[in-house]
Amino acid sequence: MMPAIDKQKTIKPPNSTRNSEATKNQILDAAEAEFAVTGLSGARTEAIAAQTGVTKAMIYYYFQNKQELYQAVLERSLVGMLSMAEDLQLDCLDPDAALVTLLTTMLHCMSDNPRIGSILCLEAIQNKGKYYPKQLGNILYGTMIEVLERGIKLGVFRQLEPRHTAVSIVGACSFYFTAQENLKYLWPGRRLLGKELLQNHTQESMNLIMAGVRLVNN
Amino acid sequence: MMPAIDKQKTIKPPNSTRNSEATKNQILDAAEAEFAVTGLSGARTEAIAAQTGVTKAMIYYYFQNKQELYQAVLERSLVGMLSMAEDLQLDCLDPDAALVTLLTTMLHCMSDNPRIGSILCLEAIQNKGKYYPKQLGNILYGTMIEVLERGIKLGVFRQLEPRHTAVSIVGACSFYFTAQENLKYLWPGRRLLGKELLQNHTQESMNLIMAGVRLVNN
DNA sequence: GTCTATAACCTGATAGAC
DNA sequence: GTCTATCAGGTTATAGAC
Repeated sequence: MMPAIDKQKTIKPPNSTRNSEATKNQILDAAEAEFAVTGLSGARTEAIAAQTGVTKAMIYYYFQNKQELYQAVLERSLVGMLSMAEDLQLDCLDPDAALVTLLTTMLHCMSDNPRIGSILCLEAIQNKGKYYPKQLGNILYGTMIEVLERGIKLGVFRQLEPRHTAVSIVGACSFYFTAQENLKYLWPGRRLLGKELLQNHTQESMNLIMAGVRLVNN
Repeated sequence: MMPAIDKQKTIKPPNSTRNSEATKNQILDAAEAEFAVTGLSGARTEAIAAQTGVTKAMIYYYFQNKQELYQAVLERSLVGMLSMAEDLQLDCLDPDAALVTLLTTMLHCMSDNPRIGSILCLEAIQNKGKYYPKQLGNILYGTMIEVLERGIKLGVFRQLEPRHTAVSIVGACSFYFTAQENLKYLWPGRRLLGKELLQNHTQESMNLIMAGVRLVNN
């Protein structure tokens, strides 16, 4: 005979309607979409619940409160970007190739998840970066500044100020995504996040930046 | 004899404590600061009132509702930028000088009112540009694209795609202001909106962009 | 023109049934 | 794990006294 302990209901058919992981991810997806438009303070848990298909109470079942949900969204969005940036091994490359690689990766990440730009932008404006995973800035700007400094020293890049230039570079790459909704009229009838325009943006911003930093243009 | 129409109370001592124009401007100032951080939906009229020193009810005396106040703020912030952009007479200049002039003006406007960047960014992300003064995009991107096209035709600029490049240029110039709060750690102990760093940002982003578009660098 | 008070509504978060 | 019901607190906007 089975004792009362057997009442544990942890073992569940994975295709059950009661699926912890799936629901949690659905909530995170909807939350990401909401936070990417409104930011933390402007987001409505009701709206997130509506998009998810579950009820508002479920959000509080999986996450302690709105802030914690927000932080989970931030971490999930940026974890991919971070790990990619860390695996680049840029030291093995000459500065020019290293910068091309870094830019390609960054632009690829943002093309892959166009909400990243808005999320980071809103986080900076509204919360002064309070909920940022701290490593992000160090990794992104840190590596870029290093590459730029190396290029200047080797005479491949012109005499630029690395920090200001790094900031301008990130801006040049990310603004297309952040300001999407305002830029539509420049490409009437076309999808700004479609494959073709994304490739064009990648190519054109890379061209602008590389031509902008090189001492001698090929 | 004077009829009832005479009851018009438009004539007021300008130094009265009840000063219509002054109060209205105070409200607009406080509203600008609030909207630049929270956007339209996130802004609290209570917070605006607190910053202004008058009561919440005054806001509704001068403005019909929050949307109208928001629109008034947008227009006031951008009207200066617009009129400057219109008076530039760029057609008289060669493309290189014209782009330098346009960038200088744009960077000067944003240095002058660093909130413009955030306001426009939030408006784009949150409201999809619904409350934009429509002329703005046309003037800013329109003139820049024209200048770029002229430069390509004359062989001064390289074979770039004008629209994508214009977007990247605006991003390179504005990101410093938008992401301010996240960039502090790059310049520890210094004021990002101080005269010196603003001049550096202007110079460095101009250098990057001009080197990035020119066919032959001097 | 400026204030206080309040109406009408919305939102984050919880309790408790199933 | 998921839902319904609900509360406490906060928010827009207005009414009315001064």
